[in-house]
Amino acid sequence: MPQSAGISIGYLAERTGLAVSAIRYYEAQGLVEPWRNAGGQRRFHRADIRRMSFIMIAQQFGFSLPEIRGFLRSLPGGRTPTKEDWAFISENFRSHLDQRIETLVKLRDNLDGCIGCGCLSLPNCKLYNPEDRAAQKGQGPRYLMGDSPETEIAAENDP
Amino acid sequence: MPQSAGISIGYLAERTGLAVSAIRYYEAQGLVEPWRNAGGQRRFHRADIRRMSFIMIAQQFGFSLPEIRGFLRSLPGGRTPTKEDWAFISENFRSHLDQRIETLVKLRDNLDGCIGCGCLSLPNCKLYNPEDRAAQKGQGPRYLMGDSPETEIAAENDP
DNA sequence: TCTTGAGCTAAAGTTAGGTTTAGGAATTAC
DNA sequence: GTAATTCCTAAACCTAACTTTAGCTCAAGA
Repeated sequence: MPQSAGISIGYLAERTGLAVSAIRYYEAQGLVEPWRNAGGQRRFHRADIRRMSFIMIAQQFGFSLPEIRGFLRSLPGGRTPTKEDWAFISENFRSHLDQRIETLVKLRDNLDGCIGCGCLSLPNCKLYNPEDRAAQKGQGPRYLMGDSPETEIAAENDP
Repeated sequence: MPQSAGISIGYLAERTGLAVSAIRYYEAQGLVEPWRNAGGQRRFHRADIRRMSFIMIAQQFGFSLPEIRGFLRSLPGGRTPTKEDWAFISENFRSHLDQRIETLVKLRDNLDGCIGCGCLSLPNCKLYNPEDRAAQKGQGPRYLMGDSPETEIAAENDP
């Protein structure tokens, strides 16, 4: 168990439960920046244990590695992050998180009003063309539940 | 625009906004089962427009194709799904969905008590070893925020 | 009819997020 | 001092969810 002069990748892996290969991958993705010792081996700050943990937690919330890299950019490069640094990053993280949950809840509520009730009255369906898909490669609106507004539901019942 | 005898893959693609290749892929994954016309081309039921839409919506909620296939299994094979069929499948879908949202909200609340407050008092952190990771390949508990319960935070402040 | 767009298959390529393998070099343990 | 770990890089491989490509056939319209 190394003390000063940084910790090894194996120890970091052991402490976080991550695979060594995953940590190297995170380095390649710019999520952590170890230095090298005389023999060329990676050395990490103890604070990177927390950093790795943050990555794992953010992933559970469904954030991509580039997004997480964005969050981590607000951490100081030169020194060990303080309480305040983490509080700041957490606030940022939390607001993205709230947004994500809100989107899911909104979608769920729309589902209730649409196929949730079994009515299948698509002209009023709120689920067609939701925000997410709206931003896609200029293909015009997508009528998600299968009907453009002017099409009547009856058409769907031919064999 | 074909009328009886089923619709073509191109028309289905146009109506749903999906790529033709995606629909073929869904067929390969068992999410839809078109028949073939005399010339060997795929023919879909009009009801498959709705089926495709359901797939797209479920994907927005983060369900995988195998999971979605599971939902769709409860739809009748031989006939056009009715109002009741969709209501049934939606209920099933909705309960999975609620569960997913609940998990996210729980995680968020834990985040508030952990890094959210900036206190970094990890011995009390509820985010270490959350349910999701607990089920992983028998590696023992993972202390997500970087500290096993008996380790004091001070250790992390060496350069 | 004939041409052109739509469809077909099989295989390869793509992105994300990694893991595995091969062949060495550095560290650690005894 | 030597043997066992650990670590190194580069490249290949993996899954999910598709897209692209190549070469060919089918179908629809002027």
